[in-house]
Amino acid sequence: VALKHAILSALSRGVPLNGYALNNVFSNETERSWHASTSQVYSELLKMERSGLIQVSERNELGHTSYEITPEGTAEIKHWLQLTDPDHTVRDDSLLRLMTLWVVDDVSARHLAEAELSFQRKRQSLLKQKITEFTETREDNRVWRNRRAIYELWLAQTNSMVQWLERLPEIFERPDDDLAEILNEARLLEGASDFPARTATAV
Amino acid sequence: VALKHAILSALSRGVPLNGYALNNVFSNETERSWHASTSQVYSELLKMERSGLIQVSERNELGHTSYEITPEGTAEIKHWLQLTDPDHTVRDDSLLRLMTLWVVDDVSARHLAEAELSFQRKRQSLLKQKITEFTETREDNRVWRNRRAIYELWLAQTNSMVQWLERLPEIFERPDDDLAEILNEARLLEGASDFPARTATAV
DNA sequence: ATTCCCATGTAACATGTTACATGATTAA
DNA sequence: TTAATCATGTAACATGTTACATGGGAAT
Repeated sequence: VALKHAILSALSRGVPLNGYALNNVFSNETERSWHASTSQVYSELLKMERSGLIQVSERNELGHTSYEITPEGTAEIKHWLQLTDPDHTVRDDSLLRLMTLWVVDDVSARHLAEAELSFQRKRQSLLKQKITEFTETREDNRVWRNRRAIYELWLAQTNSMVQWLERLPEIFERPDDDLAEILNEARLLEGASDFPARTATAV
Repeated sequence: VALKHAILSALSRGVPLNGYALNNVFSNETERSWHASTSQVYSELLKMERSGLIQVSERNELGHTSYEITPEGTAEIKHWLQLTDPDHTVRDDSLLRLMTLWVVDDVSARHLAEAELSFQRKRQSLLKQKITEFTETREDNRVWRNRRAIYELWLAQTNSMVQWLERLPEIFERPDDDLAEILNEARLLEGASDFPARTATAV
């Protein structure tokens, strides 16, 4: 619904970015919020400049152009956040595949699940690394805290995806036995936390 | 990349469906794999019929039309699963919003996070209900097992989203203290499972 | 009578992808 | 000198949204 808002979000941190840098943001595997293709970013930037949401902050002889957000852009992003409803619709190709695994035989299904598992494990380690790097800088402003929190969310979600994929063959192939039991246990565990509890040292 | 495959996936269960029923699948909040708008479904169905992936299984005087998958459709979905790579790109409006919360003041950010939290809690209870219903039928074939597993995944992901959102104000507002400590604790917890361990009764 | 759910579409528009084209700079 | 990375675009095409239009059947 809005590459526009993804770009404004990236530029609102205050650092001017060019199309190439923005493309890196939108094609990064660990960045799980917005994807866009290269050409779309450049044309969207031109459109946004014309409508006054962003402006050129620097342009060299080669046409390399950095953009920064304008007051209109800042107003637009606040308007979007505060006065429009989130769009919770999803198009998730890998999830659709996992839902459809039963149409192929067990061997194939297992291969496909393993391929997905290795992808998710790769993401898991990229995220861990990113969080470590992030923690080391310790800038501690609102932008930094927000991003650190988002990485924690992504990692938690990836962790549970990995766990699920590891258990998938078992769920799929188990003859006919204690399915109800398993589900009851799952319900009992739902109170367990992925995140650390508040420490006692807090004011 | 493919409403086509989402439709084939739904029809491959063997039960003929009409456009309206498919629209329910693609607009359901608990269904977290594919969204499509009403009109898109109808035009895609016409296109798919012309290309031979599906065929009309029943049509009444009012034009109400059910479709079923053809052998070509079954071949196509297997080809898609086994011979094309998953597309892991994402466009997630609510995640983008959560990444951008810092641009508004604390009070606003808290309101927005609470709105998202109540949405996720609603989904959480819908999913729990769905899983209970599903468990009660106990059909126990491949389709049923696959779907039950997917609902478990969705629930686990929703649970971790809820936990994260509950902790968000704390993460956001904590003065400047033990952030590194918190992250270390989080790393220690990563072995904890969202899913029940294999029971000892297994063969 | 009226409202809600069932059910299907068209047309104009907005958004996103793919293939192609270009060229500078940096490191091996 | 060759490959990788930085950097920007255009044009044709595919996909998806919004507003609009229509009408049957069931329940209040």
